[in-house]
Amino acid sequence: MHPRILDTLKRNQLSITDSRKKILEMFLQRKGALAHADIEQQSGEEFDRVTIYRTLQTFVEKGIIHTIPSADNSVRYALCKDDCSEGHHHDNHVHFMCDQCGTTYCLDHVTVPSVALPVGFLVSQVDVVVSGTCLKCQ
Amino acid sequence: MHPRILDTLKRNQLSITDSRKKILEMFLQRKGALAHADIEQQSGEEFDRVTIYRTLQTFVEKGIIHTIPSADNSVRYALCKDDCSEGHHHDNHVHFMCDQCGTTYCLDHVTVPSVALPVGFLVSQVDVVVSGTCLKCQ
DNA sequence: ATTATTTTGCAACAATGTTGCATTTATGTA
DNA sequence: TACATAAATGCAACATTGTTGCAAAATAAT
Ligand SMILES: [Mn+2]
Ligand SMILES: [Mn+2]
Ligand SMILES: [Zn+2]
Ligand SMILES: [Zn+2]
Repeated sequence: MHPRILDTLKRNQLSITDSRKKILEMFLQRKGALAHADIEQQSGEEFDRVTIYRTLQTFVEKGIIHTIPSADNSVRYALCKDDCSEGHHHDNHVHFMCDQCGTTYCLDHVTVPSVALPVGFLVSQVDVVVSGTCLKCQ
Repeated sequence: MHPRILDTLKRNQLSITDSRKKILEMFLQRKGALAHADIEQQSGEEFDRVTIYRTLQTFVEKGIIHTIPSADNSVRYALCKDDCSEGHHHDNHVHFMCDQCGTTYCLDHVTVPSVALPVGFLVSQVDVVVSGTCLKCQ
């Protein structure tokens, strides 16, 4: 078991359960983003679908994972950096989705550029999603 | 009926049907973005759900509308500028989603900044979605 | 007007997401 | 460790969203 699992759950005052340990481990191992369907497949019949939905929701609320917007009606989730906290995400990095293999990357070191909006718009968050071909697929 | 409707459909070699005329009119009138659900509601029982799905898909393929990614599992659609063509979108403007009223704006005059990715990533499209509070909601 | 082509509506289905509630599991305390 | 309390899970039932095949209807071409 990945060493950070218990730590992360405790730090967020979440009870230690099989599903939370297993799902969190998936994120820690893969490093890339996961959709609900990925988790359901990988965990086989181990957990109920509903449990996966609730676990993902809890993790998002606690700032353990964040969502990545997409144009294909399938939200993906990825690990947050350690400094995200409950109700306070600040994963202001760029995301990349590969058109070929479908992999979604968190480009932690590419910060989102600042965009100047017309007066009257109050910005609270900027999401940048880049699509194209990833390293492995060329 | 909006003057551009017949023009747009003909230019894209689409047969003139009631659903296409009506749905295109919605986009021309509202100017903002529409989700599938919005169209279904606004058109009442006039068209079958399936027809709306297929019409939106056709319009996207022809470059009449474009999709706007979101993190809430509900893709929105908005009119393309006239210079989009079949399989060749270039709506490289920023989108804004209001947290309060839910309205999605195409900020046609705010172009997406260029992002420098690590070597190995081949960029084909950049989507910038800003969220916050819009003009009307402050 | 007639024919050929395209689009539509319907039905049936698949996938995705939500809620209430009884049961199980985890946690805190004695 | 055993017990009481609190929390999470699984299940069922349901709602919403999206897909596909095909016959009927509408549109376009001749
Ligand atoms: Mn990320
Ligand atoms: Mn737009
Ligand atoms: Zn790839
Ligand atoms: Zn607003």
